[in-house]
Amino acid sequence: MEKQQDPRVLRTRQLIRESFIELLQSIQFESITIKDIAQKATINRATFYTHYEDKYALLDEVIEQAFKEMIPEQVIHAEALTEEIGDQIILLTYRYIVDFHQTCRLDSKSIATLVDSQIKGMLQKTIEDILSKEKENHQYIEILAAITSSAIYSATYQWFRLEKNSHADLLLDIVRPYIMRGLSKQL
Amino acid sequence: MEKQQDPRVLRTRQLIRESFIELLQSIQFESITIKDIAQKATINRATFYTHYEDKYALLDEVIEQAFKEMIPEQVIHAEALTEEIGDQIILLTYRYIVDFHQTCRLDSKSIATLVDSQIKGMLQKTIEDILSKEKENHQYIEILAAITSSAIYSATYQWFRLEKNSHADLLLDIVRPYIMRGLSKQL
DNA sequence: CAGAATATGTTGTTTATACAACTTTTCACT
DNA sequence: AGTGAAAAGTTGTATAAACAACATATTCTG
Repeated sequence: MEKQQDPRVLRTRQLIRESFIELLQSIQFESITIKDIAQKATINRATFYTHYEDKYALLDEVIEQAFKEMIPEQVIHAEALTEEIGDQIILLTYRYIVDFHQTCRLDSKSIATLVDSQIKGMLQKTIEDILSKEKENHQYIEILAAITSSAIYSATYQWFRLEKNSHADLLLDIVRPYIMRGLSKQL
Repeated sequence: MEKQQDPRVLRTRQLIRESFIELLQSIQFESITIKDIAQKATINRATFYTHYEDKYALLDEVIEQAFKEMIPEQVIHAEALTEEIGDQIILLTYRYIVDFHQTCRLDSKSIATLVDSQIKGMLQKTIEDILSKEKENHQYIEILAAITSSAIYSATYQWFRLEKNSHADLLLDIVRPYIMRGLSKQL
């Protein structure tokens, strides 16, 4: 699973990611150049290209890493999608969106769309993992996970856009029953 | 004067110095191993030896760099050792000693001795540079610089050991007339 | 005191990065 | 539209760093 790597590679990639994240705090994504990143990371510009195809690939990795680090242990090891686990996933999504928009200057909607779809993908993967432990029947799990994750994400994103300041309890009360009912065997 | 370097070298040396300084905050110098430094700097232990002969050489460089960065511009460009410049040098010495003992855990006296002699050397060099701009006669400058620098250092160090908390104004009032009279042509 | 463990240095080889010197792409501008 | 400047990529070569393997030295411990 874990591939051991040359420490130089790990360090260089880490430097690139850190520099990129720092740049994102003050410069819009579209305005960041590879030269900027390379300079800040004290690496040669050509070296950047041995690690990332372009800055979009770098953004992908940064988003993915940040999201993965925010997933609570309980969710990772969850054996079933209980109400509690559901709540945690919803809150995770909410915290991620808030964090992301707090620390990054996203300009064009195209970038926001990239980020969106990636988070949705990770959510889906997370939920799929849990459901496949819970359910014997593997047939519809992908579909259930897709529905559930997009439901959670879209609701949370709306919540973020409309009511930035309010507590998330109400969000939970809206989304939780929605997805729990959807996943229940009754339907 | 300034030699341009491979950025990898600069970065590695920087990493080593930073790691070493951080380690010094919590671990006594004698207890720090090359392995510790290499690990913290995320470099290979063998790489350490391509840059520094041992940890004493590293300590030397760190001390020298820190001291140089603390020298005020006015002192660097001083054309004569006036009372004002003298005061600045005394205060510089005091600040350096305080800083150094605040951030580093020095254990054995042998280390303190190393540090002492190096600071004295740098002080001497600084004063010699100023005096050689001021005086036509170059004959005794080295000796005057040696006397003056060691006077300043020893007085300041005593002051630091005995009256850590008190303001340095009194120190100035003691040392300034001492060295100014010593350097005056009257004697 | 012996010997086990740990730290210090050293060396030959492999590999990642630096760099210069390109070509191609993008984009501002009058 | 067309030109010049800046950015994006690419490639060959030189070198710093990684690493393993080794020898020696130091420190710890029963």
